[in-house]
Formats: sequence, structure tokens, C-alpha cells
Amino acid sequence: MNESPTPMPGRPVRGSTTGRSLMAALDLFGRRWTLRIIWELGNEPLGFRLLQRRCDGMSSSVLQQRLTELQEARLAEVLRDGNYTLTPLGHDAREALCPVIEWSRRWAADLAANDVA
Amino acid sequence: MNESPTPMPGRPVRGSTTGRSLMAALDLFGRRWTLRIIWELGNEPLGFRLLQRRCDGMSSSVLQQRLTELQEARLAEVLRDGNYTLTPLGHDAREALCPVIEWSRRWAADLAANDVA
DNA sequence: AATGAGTGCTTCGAATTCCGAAGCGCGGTC
DNA sequence: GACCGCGCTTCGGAATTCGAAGCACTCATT
Repeated sequence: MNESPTPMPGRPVRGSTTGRSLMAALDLFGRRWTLRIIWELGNEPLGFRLLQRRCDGMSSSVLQQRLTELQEARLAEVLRDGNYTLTPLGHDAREALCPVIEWSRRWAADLAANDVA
Repeated sequence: MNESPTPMPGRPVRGSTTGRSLMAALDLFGRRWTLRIIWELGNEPLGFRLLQRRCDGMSSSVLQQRLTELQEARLAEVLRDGNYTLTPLGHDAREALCPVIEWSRRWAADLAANDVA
């Protein structure tokens, strides 16, 4: 029942009264599972339960919350067949995430090289 | 007391037993304030309290937690003068975040154009 | 029509995470 | 000494997340 509002540019955001779009984005993406959901939905449209499985069985209540947020933020939408998918804006967001993916590879490589554990 | 382990490639991560580097990155970045801290530290090295102010006065306990995680993940380190800064790897991560920043601008523009509220 | 399986989604108590005010010990500086 | 700001910790309460259970619905199959 207690849901903090969906972060949106132009309105105050958790941790920032300015509502700058960057801060709104960082708040939105900084919620657990949000990045993962965008990533999984970017691969293909998915139904609720299948999406949940792709996200390693994340809790359905939070998934529902995140999907609502993503729809409000115009990143996701429901297809006529009932599946969830990314809007064009959502796909842009996912592509903006690609450098992060590439970085994570370098990250793994660096840690493997410099670490002992 | 109860701290979930710092996400690292190669070890099991919250919500994924594979330890794939991407999932580790998504878990790390999907924690509140983490993205923001990387962003603020990328601008310039900062001391603890100043960094806290830059992050809209986020709670010191969580800031301490995040800084520890970022250090363990080799994204951040402490300078000899005591300030926090990003490692080269951390700077790479921040640059990987730049497209997200650009995207957030398009996001704001799109919402302003298509929305009424 | 009945059964069963799968779906999207909700509920709710418990576990985890986050918050924030307060305070500690420390090094400077007046 | 008496400040002051620093990095950092503590801890009780608030907010978020979890996950098992269940509801209403659709679609086959029988």
C-alpha cells in the first residue's frame, strides 16, 4: 500500500527536490529489479509469470509494482496479446544500458586479473 | 549488521546464482544511491560529508555501506588526502552511464510532449 | 460440464533495507 | 582550552522487499 511515487522528470523525486530528469532516472533505475526487468523485456515481450521466472523468481508483488512504475514512466506497455513489452522509449533506455553491460565484462576481467580470491 | 554481500562477478548474486558479471552489475547498480554516488564522485573527489550533501543529504549509514561496497568492487578508493574518488574502473563505469543521462533528457522531452499532467 | 493447468494479479505477515538524529574520536585553529 | 568540521558508528523506527498463498479468469482436454 505504501508506494513511493514513480520517479518522473519534472516532479520532485526521492532524494531530490529539483526533479531534474537525471535524478529521476537514477531514482527509477536505482530500485531493485528495475534494471533487470528492462533488460529482460528488451530481449522479447514476456508475460507476467514468464518475466518473473526470467528475473530469477523475483517476488510477484514487487514485479507488479515495477511494471506499474515502468508503464507510468512510459517505458513499458502491454501488448494486445497481454504480454509486456518495452515502448520505443523503453528500448532507447535499454540501449543506453548497453555500455553498462560492456563495462561489466571489463569489470569481471579486471577483478579476475588483479584479485586473488 | 545485516549486509548482503557486495555484488561481484563470479560469485552468486542476489537474485541470480550464475554470478554472471551483468547480473552482478545490475544488482550493484540497483541499490539505492549507488548510481548517484558514482555520478557525484565522477565530477570530483569528495570527502564523506560533502559527498553526503551532494547526494541530497542521504543517510550516513547507507552512504558508508555504499562506499564500502564500491571499494570492495574496486570502483572507488580513498585518496591519500582522505577524499573519496573513482578508480579508473569506476570512471569507466561512470562513462558507461553517460548514455543513460542523455536518455533521461529524451525521456523528459517525450513526457513533456506527450503528457498532459 | 467438469477437471486441470496456466495466466495476471492481489493479499499480508515477516524479513530486509533504509532512514536520520545523535554521538564518538580525531585533527586542525583560534 | 574551547571550538569546529571531519569520517564514521549506533540504533530505533520507517519504508521496502520478500514469498507463499490464493483469487478470478482463459483455454484445452475429457
